[in-house]
Amino acid sequence: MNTLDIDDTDLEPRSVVDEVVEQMRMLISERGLTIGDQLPTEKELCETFGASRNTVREAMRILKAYGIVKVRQKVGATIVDNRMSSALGMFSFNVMEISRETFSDIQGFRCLLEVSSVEEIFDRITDEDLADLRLINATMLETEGVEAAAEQDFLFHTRLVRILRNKAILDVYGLMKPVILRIIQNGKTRHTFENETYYEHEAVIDAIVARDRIAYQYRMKTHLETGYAHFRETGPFADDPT
Amino acid sequence: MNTLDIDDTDLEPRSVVDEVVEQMRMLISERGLTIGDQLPTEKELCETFGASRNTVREAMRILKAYGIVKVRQKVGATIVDNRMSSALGMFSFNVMEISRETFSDIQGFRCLLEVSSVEEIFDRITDEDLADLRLINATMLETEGVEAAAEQDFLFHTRLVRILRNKAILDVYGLMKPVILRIIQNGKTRHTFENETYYEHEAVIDAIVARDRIAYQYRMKTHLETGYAHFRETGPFADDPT
DNA sequence: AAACCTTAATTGTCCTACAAATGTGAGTCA
DNA sequence: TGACTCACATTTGTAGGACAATTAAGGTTT
Repeated sequence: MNTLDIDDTDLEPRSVVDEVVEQMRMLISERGLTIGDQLPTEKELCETFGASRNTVREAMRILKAYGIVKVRQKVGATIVDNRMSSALGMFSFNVMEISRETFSDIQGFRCLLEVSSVEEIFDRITDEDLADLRLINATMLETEGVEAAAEQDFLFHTRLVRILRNKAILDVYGLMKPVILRIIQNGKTRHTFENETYYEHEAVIDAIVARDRIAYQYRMKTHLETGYAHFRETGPFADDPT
Repeated sequence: MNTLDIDDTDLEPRSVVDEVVEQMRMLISERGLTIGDQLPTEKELCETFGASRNTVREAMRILKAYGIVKVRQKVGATIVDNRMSSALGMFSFNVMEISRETFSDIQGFRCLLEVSSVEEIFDRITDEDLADLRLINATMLETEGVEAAAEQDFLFHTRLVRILRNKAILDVYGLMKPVILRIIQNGKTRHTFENETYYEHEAVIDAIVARDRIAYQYRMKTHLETGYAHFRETGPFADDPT
């Protein structure tokens, strides 16, 4: 099989709606519009782009879904920045779990960020970082419920990535939060967090303290793969009577 | 006015489109639809929800923007999971200026993606990948102008990252394209591309062919830092002491 | 069986019309 | 003057119809 399952989705002919979205993006950029500014009315956009109102409206729906604009009747479209909440919102589609593909992709990404970056982490880590990690891990035990524990678990890994002192990486990690949270929660119970996750985190911290690169990479990789094992057992569509 | 005070907060009356989105969500949940399954046709959805086709289409646009469904003519709407791509895609609307820190952060990120991932790249690379890389690099010489060469340069690195077969990482790399292009282009001339970049790329490919991990990491790291050096010499923040 | 053609179903875009919301300004009154 | 009322105009929200573009499916021919 020569089929690459990655780029088979890239060859779609762009629809008029997509074109309009692109033109709106350029319009925002060219006019230097920023948060609080108004976009032209639908009618004006129709004339500017030579598209029908339906098309313009569908394009505007995309911007709204992205959290780029807020539209009110009579007032029109105002530029906002609710992208973060929109990003979180799209994962509130609880009905559908994360696909296996997405899951393994994200885990691979995390592996790169948290395991392969061992040199940078060891270079930059401070006592304060270590203290924070211990504290966050201890706090996880005191939380109540699976969700709170997962939140704290995510915070642990975020704090670890923060050691890289790289805002771009940290932002991307934050973007992936909804997905990672689901991955973390998948197939776990309070018991899992208290008897497995906690000690795996401690083992990782210990490896850092001992400046043991091999141990760190092994333990972190194992830790991440443990989550994957849970995922495979319960599957992405296990119906959970909550 | 009888309705006053209280909620200046976010208590917006939900539009019919929002209702339809919610109903679609429930429909997916109730029928247990999962990735690969088909949604009803627009016509059926209109009848089911008692809404007009425009309304259903706008709702569908939201799902598409969320990366929940993929729609093709004649075929209809298929459930997918491109939410990560969508979440990242919404940040292509960034109008914010690029700071010096961002540049170095991005370079650090690229270093992690392209240098530290050496094991995964060596594991997965195929002859087709190598042929593509050679072709892209050769094509760079035949382009005209600095911008076209930079585009091809970026394509080379994208193709390299694609070897990881990780959609999340590829999406992130695509997200950084505007910034990376600026980094690549900065302070370079046609001469630079033809006499430095080209040979650096070839050296990287040769290292892969020889399965020489050390050489690969050294050459790639040097290559990335060379670009950054150009940036620091002539870039907008050249004399900025940190 | 394979290649080609026809058909029908579905989405993509455009159009018009009206409803709903709301800022604007003229007009009124204290 | 100042504040209040209210009709009006503008803009977005929804509905419904028409046709184009695409393509899966079935039928026909070689």
